[in-house]
Amino acid sequence: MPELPEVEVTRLSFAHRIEGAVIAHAQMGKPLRWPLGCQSDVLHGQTVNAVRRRGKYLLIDLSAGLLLVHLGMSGSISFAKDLPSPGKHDHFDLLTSRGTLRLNDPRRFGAVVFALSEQDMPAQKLLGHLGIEPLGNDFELAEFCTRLKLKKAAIKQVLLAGEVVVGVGNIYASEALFLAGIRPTTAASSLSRPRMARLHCAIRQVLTQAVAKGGSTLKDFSNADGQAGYFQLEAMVYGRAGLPCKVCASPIKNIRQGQRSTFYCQKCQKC
DNA sequence: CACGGATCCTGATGGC
DNA sequence: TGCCATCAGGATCCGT
Repeated sequence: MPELPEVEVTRLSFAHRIEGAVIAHAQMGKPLRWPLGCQSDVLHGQTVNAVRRRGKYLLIDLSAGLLLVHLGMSGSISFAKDLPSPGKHDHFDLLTSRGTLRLNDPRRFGAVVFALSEQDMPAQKLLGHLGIEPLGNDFELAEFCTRLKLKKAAIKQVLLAGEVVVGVGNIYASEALFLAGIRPTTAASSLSRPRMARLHCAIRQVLTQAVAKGGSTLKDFSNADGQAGYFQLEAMVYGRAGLPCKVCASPIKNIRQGQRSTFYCQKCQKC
């Protein structure tokens, strides 16, 4: 999936164009991860007020409720006036006065869910446990450290879980840990304060850069205009198993943590 | 109750 | 060419 940067780039690419649009209706394809949770006539006539992001969720504010959109592992969104009729992997179309918002998601781990408000179910169920926004003002070092101290699992898995900080996925977790010089297997709670501070900084840095570059780390990512991601921001460690570290030339290691691959440099990331 | 593992689904890739 | 195994950006649920 798109990690936070790709979701944010997607949001930026269509938010301003869809705001103010009036919804005609929604068309569903194959079932996604969760059901929409409302009848199509609930959406009819509603106005799109804004498009926000929380973690990897897009929140589409409507005049009476909101849509929570998640891209899962393989989802992407397009928004255009004239889209061709839905293809094999187009599973949600929102037809509006300004154009059609379409979710294409081959693996269908993504979802579109309606809720009456952010405090209501099912929004609360999806958003309630989420950690701090890494690019917002609330991402303070003290709070980050306090939360890490409570987690005894490996730091890589703590980052992925999203209960401390949201938006860091499998690629950027490896990248941030490399930048911070931290071994992915180290227990989160055992990190010293200075190392937590380096990680705090690294997370912000890696995500900010990725957003600025257009979410370029993803192979097949494209924003809502259909512009492809272009691998501008090259990974330091992700996907580079066996290749020389760009800093010290020692071969990059690839291990598995919780069924996900992790990449690190054993020399640059000693503990 | 915090953690590890299985799980949802489709497509791409590589070995034989 | 086909067949099979493995892997892929996520996050929930279930058992220990």
